[in-house]
Amino acid sequence: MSRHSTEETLLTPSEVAALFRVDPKTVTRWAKAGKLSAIRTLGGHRRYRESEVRRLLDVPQQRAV
Amino acid sequence: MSRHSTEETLLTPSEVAALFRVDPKTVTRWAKAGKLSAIRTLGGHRRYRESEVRRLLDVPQQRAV
DNA sequence: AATCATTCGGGTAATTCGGGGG
DNA sequence: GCTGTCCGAATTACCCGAATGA
Repeated sequence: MSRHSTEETLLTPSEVAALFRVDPKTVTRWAKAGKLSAIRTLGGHRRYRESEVRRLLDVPQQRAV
Repeated sequence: MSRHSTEETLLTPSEVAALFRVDPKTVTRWAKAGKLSAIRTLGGHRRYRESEVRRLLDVPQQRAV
């Protein structure tokens, strides 16, 4: 359908943190480390793709070489 | 096509807000801050250019420098 | 004309950012 | 190496009543 990655449902840092049961700051570190892609608001806040988060949640132990 | 030189799809504040996963009020602040150009209805409501919004969304990682 | 959702405005909480240190 | 916490500053979210849009 859409080639745009922007047509994606986005999650806030706290929402992702709640799903993983970690601190929102930890999610930020994942984004900085490139383990999780982030879209920025015009104010610099991060938003995360729900599909990507769910995929990571579903895969028990995925190791990024 | 169109008889207009620049046929542009306009988005409402809530539509833009949904794409960025922010509050519509936040989009208004972006417009006030000049981060996003806005077209005004005759009643004063803002409309945003879809192409501009998509361009901003597709920016992978914008750094706050 | 009248309804209903949205978008004005402003003002005030809550969240997030970044860096740094445990 | 990874995570949780402290700090100040910036950004965003929710509150209201009134006006606009459809």
